[in-house]
Amino acid sequence: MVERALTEKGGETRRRIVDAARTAFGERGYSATSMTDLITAAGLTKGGFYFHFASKRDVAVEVVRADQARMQAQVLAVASEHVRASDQLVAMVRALIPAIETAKGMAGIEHLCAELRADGLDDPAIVRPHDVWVATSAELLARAKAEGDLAADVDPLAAARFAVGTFIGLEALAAADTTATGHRLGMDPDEYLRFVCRAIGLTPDLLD
Amino acid sequence: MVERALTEKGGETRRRIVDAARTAFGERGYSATSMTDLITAAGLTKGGFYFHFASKRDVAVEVVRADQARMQAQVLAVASEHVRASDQLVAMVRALIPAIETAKGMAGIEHLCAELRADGLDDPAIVRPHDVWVATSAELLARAKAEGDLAADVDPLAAARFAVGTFIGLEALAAADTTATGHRLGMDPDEYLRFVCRAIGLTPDLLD
DNA sequence: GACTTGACAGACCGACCGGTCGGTTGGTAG
DNA sequence: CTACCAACCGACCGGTCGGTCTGTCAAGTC
Repeated sequence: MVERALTEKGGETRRRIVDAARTAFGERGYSATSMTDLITAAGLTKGGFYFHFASKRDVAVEVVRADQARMQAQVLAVASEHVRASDQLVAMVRALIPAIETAKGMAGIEHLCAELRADGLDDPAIVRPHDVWVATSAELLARAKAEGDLAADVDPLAAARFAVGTFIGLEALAAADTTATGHRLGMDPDEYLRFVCRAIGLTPDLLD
Repeated sequence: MVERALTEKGGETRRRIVDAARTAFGERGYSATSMTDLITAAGLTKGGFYFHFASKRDVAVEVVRADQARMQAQVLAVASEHVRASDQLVAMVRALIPAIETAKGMAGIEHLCAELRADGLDDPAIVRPHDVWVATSAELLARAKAEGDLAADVDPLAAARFAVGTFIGLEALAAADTTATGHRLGMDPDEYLRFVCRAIGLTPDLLD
C-alpha cells in the first residue's frame, strides 16, 4: 500500500525497519522470523510497521534491493579508481569484503532470496541476486581480454561465473564455521584472488 | 522417542517419510514446510508420523545424515578405483554430480543445515555438512603433494577449502538459474575441474 | 481365543501466525 | 484555537502451527 514515507521521520523509521529486518532475516531466515520478531527488533508496533510496509514479503524485498544498491555503489566506486579492467576486478573483490560485513554476507542475502523464490516470488532481480555480479565481472573480463590480461582461450562469462560462484561458496563455508577463521572467506582475500586469477588465467598488476 | 523401526514395513514407512521430507525441505525450506506438508507428502497422518519421529527437527536431521552417508558411500567407492590421489579427487568430483541429483543438490542440504543451525541445533556434523568434504579433499591433496602432483607451495587445506567452496558456490548459482544451463554447476564438470586444478596447481592424469 | 504389540488414524490443543482496523498523538498550517 | 494528516498504537481476527492423545486394527504368540 504505502511505497514511500513522506516525512523525514517516517523515512528514518522505514530505514530502521529495513535494518532490523536484514539482521533478523540474516540470523533466523525469512520464514522463521515472525512479524513480532521484526516489529520488536525495529522498536515499534504492528500498526506502525504496516503503515510503512504492506507485508512481510515487501520488507524482505526491500532488504535485498537496498543491500544490492549499497554494495554496488560502494564497490563500483572503488573499481573506477583503476584503469585496467583486471585491476578493477581485483579492487572490486577487495572492496566487497568490508561491504558485506554489515549484512550476514552475501550468503545471507542468498539464503533470503532462495526463501523468497520458494515462496513464489519470481522477480529475477530479487530471486537471482548474484546475476548482477556475474554480468559485471563478465564485462570486465571481456575488457581484460581485449587488454591482453586474460588468456585468449578463456570464456569471460564462464570465468565470471567461476569467480562469483567461488566467492559465495567460500563465504558460505566460512559463515558456517563457528570456529571463526577471522576472514569472511575462510582465507585471506588476496589468497582467494591468487587462486582465481591462476584458474582463469588473469594477470592483474595489483596482485603480486 | 522412537529411534528405530522394528518391522520391515515400519522401516519402509520411515524411509518414505525421510524421502518425502528431503524433497519438501529442498523445495520450500525447513521452517516454510509444515508438518501437514510433510505428512501428506509421505502419505500418512499425524499419528503415523509421530510414531516414527519425535519432532519435525528429528526428520530434518535424519534427512541430512542419510544424504551425507549415501553421497560419501557413492563417491568414495568410485574414488578407490584409482591409484593416484589426484586422480581420486577428479573421480570424486565427477561422481558427485550424479550423486547430488536426487536431493536439491548440495546447496539444498546447505540451506537445510543453515536453517537448523539458526534453529539452535549445534551438532557440528549436521550444522557444517561440507566439513567432511573439505577434510577428505585436504587429505587427498596432501597425498597428491607427496606424490608430486600438487605444487609444493600450496597448502592442502586451503586448496581443499577452495575446491569445496567453489563447488557449492557454483551449484548455488546454477540452482537459482531458472533458465537451466543443463549442468548442475552451471558449467561442464570437467571445465570446473580444469579451473580448480589450474588454481591450486594440481596435475591429475585423468584430466586432459 | 485371549493377550500383546507394532503401526497407524485422526480429533483435538494452546500458542502463535500474518494481517486488520478504529483510535491516539504530535506537529503544522490557516 | 481549530482542522488536518502523517505516524504510530495495540486489541483483535481467523487460521495454522507443531505436537499430544485416545483409539483402531492386523499380525503374531502362547
